[in-house]
Amino acid sequence: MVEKMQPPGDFDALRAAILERKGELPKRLTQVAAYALDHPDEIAFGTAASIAESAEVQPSTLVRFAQHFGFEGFSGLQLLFRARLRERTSSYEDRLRTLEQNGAALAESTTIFNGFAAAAHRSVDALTAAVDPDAFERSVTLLANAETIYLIAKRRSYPISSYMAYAFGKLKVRYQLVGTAAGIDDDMLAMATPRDAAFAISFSPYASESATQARAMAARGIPVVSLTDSAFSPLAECSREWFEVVEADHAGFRSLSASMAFAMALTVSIAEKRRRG
Amino acid sequence: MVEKMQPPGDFDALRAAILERKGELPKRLTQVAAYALDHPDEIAFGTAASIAESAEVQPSTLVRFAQHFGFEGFSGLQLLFRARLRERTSSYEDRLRTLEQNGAALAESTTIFNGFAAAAHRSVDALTAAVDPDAFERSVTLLANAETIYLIAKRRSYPISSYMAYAFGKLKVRYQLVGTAAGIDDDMLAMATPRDAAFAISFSPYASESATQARAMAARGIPVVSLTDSAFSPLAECSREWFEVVEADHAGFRSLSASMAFAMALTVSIAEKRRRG
DNA sequence: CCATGTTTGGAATGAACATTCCACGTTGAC
DNA sequence: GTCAACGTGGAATGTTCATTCCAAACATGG
Repeated sequence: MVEKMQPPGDFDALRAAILERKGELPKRLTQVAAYALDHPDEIAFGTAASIAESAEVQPSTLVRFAQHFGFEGFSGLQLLFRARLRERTSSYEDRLRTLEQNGAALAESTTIFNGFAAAAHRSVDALTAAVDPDAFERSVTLLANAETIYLIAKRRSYPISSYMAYAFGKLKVRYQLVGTAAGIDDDMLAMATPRDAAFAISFSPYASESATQARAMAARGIPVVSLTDSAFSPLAECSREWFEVVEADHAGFRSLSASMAFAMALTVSIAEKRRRG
Repeated sequence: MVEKMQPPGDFDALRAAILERKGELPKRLTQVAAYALDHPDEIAFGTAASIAESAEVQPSTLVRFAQHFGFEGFSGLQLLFRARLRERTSSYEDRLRTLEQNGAALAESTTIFNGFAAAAHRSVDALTAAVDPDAFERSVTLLANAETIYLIAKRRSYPISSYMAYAFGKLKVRYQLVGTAAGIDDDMLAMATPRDAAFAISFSPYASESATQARAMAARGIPVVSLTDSAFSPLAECSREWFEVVEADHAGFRSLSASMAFAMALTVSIAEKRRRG
């Protein structure tokens, strides 16, 4: 039986159609539907026979599946899976390589620029892989419940905390930025109570001050959440929750791209949690 | 004639082999080589006949080409082109979607986190597209020739300039960070001479102070390079060079991921240019 | 428990495919 | 100018492929 409905025009439409109708599909077709969405690359490259084998159905089932969604045959459906791969923007390295071989001799500044852009990309990739959603959620809850959030950061980490401070200000979340002027830091921290919380940031080489301050807070029963770049960071041991974000570097210099994204996500999540009560 | 050499193991090896031998290849094979490197996706998906047509050669030439590089036939070579697409990390949206449909109900904080990570990715993508390498190079030269670099930034831009300040300090580049304490800014700027230069950062809504200061510098013959998020920024008109970096946002909040990458590339490029004289 | 419609597995079919083969052209050496 | 070696185009070939078809298994409603 050939369906009269016309086939989805692109992969997203197909995906939507599959999800919408997956309840009313017979057993084997459901099996194909699941396989198709889980292994889109296999569908794109494989032959009906090879796909059928790994999906544990008959080739004819694949054809039937395609026809159920309005295609003339399996090949028509396969085109959508291929188009998806085609349109997917090429990887970073590929693009840079294209630039290089076209431009022949690039200025050094361009090389450096591309390097940092690529490093930023990799950092953000690593970020999503490294951050555990549950730990993140716990941290948000912890900080959202604090009366005042103390932001502890020095040197390389300071731009991050200063941006969080800016955002907290806009979001009407009470905070104290520690690390600005010399001397008064400890006085400010002395006012913190266990109803408050601290967010400490420190990357290697660790500013020992930050670690000392974080430890002092923890000792007084003030929960500490921290962002660092190593499990061996002195911050890790005194923190209720801690996150390891490794920024990819270019020529030894790190941009804070991933850390910034993390910081903003944390900041906004905290504000959102408070708003909802 | 069947070559005895063994075929490249991955796409990069093949690419290298093609580039290495492209000089000694006969006419039609050179044609195929060029087509293959320019349209790798076509090779991955097409059939020998379709590829032959768009490369304007005979299908048999494709087979010969593959054999020249040690493959048994065209199909063997095609496998490498397909593997390349397969291994290419999937796009960000794809991965997030996978996360979503697996995790079913995600905590709101996770959604926010993913949103910022995706936004950071997009921002960095846009960055490479938006920055003109020549303008970047000119800016580097301009700032590298300055005696002192004045960093002008307020509010949301301040974290960027403060990180540049940190890096400049490490790199032994003389700078003045403007925008820290209230009041003394204008006094500091008054000391600048045309042998210096300024780097101004301002995003909408623009801190009018920064624009005023940048204009004042420009009026006194001090070259200004600026980073902003719109061509209509007041900074653009008074700057010798200016860059437009649009940060993708998540729920109205922007992380500074792309700007940070840009800032670090600029900073390191300046230091590098100075080091080389 | 039967009748009817639907789903499924597997063989049959014909089209599309990569590959091979051979005759013709082109190039370069002697 | 002739010959040999190499490169090239296009038809021939045998294989692989998607598709179709049909009978058997399975559900579904009376």
